[in-house]
Amino acid sequence: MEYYKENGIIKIDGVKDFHPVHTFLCGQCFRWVENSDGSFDGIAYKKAVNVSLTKGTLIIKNTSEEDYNNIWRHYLDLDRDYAPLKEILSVDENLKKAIEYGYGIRILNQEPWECLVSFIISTQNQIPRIKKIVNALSERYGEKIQIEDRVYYSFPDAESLKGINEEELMFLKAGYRAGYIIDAVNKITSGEIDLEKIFDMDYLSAKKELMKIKGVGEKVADCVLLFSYGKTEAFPIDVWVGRIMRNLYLSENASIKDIRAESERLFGKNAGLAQQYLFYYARDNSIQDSSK
DNA sequence: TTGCAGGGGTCAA
DNA sequence: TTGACCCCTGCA
Repeated sequence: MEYYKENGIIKIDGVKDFHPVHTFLCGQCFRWVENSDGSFDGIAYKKAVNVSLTKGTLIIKNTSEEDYNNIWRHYLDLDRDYAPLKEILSVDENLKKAIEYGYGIRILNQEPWECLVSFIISTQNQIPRIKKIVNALSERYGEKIQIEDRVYYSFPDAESLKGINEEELMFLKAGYRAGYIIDAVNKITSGEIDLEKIFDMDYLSAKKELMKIKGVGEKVADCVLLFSYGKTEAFPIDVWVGRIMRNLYLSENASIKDIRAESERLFGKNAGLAQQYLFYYARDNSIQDSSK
């Protein structure tokens, strides 16, 4: 997609398959806030930008051409054509409906470290509280960044958290997850796990590597692989996706393993994108357990 | 007001 | 395979 610059603002005309509400509120990220004018402020890669969509034109404020090319273009996944993917994923009426509902979802390419910690925090937790904890961590250890008079904080890298202990994280009120965060800090800063190397690993090896960190099980690992590493075959199975998969394709007592097998069969390499459409659809429409 | 259930799972036995 | 788990929120 071609961009141009107008009054210091990056613009891209004719943007398809992107809607800020779908992309930023579909649960893949925790660092975007909606303003009263419908635009979104977001923080990533130690920068803060303002993103909005007007009449098919994507508008990115508070950035430079350089940052657009080096960061946001990739972060927002703008070089991927979603039309053929949607076509492939329209395997039945259910998927068609879910895709139609969340038509503007794009899978972001987030920083692995932030994504990892955020999803460690997400376990047995709800989104408003996850955001609160991520923000508190950023406020304490990150760097101040601004969009006009709106103040935000970058997510602290692993190095700047080196050596912290559970007591120091008490203020987060993250509960048992504090220990998991510390384990992640230790394994990354010691070099035991190299987050950059995971880019070059195949899906299963990458998953195994991430799961060496305490608090990282299959679901969290899949989220990080999908939302940071571009491993599109990752299919995070949480309660919502479990519910809707059982409702639509399996029986109510299907195991996680059954669901995984079915998702691979139905969606293959694009399972991750299917997961986002299904998750967003299921959550917004409060899909219940079929047993209830 | 107090009490309880449950939350985008994971760990350990 | 199963229960416990920190802490917060929503709801009787």
